[in-house]
Amino acid sequence: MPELPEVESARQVVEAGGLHREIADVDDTDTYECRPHQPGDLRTALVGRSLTAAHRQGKSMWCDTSGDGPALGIHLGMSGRIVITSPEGERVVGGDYEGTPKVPRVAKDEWYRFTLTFADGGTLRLLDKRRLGRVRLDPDLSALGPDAEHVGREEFRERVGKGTAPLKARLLDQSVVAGIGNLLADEVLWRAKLDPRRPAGELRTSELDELRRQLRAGIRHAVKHGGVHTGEVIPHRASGEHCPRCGAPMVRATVGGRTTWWCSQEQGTL
DNA sequence: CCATATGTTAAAAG
DNA sequence: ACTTTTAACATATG
Repeated sequence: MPELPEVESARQVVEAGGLHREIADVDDTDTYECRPHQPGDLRTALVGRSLTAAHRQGKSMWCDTSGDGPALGIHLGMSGRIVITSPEGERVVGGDYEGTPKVPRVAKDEWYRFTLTFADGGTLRLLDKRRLGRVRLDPDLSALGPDAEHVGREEFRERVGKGTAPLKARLLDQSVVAGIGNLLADEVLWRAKLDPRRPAGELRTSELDELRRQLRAGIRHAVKHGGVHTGEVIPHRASGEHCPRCGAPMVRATVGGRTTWWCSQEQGTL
């Protein structure tokens, strides 16, 4: 689930409750989640330090550490959430799946893939049911494009409006613009009334500007209301559903390698 | 058993 | 050489 809005939520949770607490122990024994590190690598690097700041670019987040230590990179993958507990055991969850009824309220212990135990007795854990998330030291973010929430108009035009790949594939490419996932892409394309299948390079400048406008609006809405699931068209990504604006049938196909839904009338310009 | 899933990326194809 | 597409990754669920 985690796309830019959820990762921002997770980042805020870490910023509010995970900083300046001494790290007393680290469980980095999940060798897939912590790839390519070996068990003990993260523990050795982090014990005795504390997190001092939480950053995000696109769907990647990382924390600075005290004493000039390495950055702690966290990627939530397809199902990651951050769970922080206070010394008294109170839980705060970041990047939660608002509106997804399938996620059980109580997680199984084995879904916790990485744990920082603080000297005060609390913890910061990565809860990742599908195990495609990642924790690593000094993550390489050089391949990421500018953050989707802050990319400028000129840069957006140049990066998104080129190539023969479908517009949606272009939006999902994290090296073009970072932070857009499958649901947010559908939401934003619907808001901008653009056909996801159109070759990105064929868009007019006015269409790219409107797309960026709706991208920012869609992100703001999702951050404010609790995740990409709160988007207007998201509940209508299902067979038999209709466009909440015009009532025309929603249609489905694979675009950019991902299941894609769009309004057959307003976005059917191909 | 089959299909699907909010992400990334290496490999293959063009 | 560069861009685009596909498959694989690990796991859960309907």
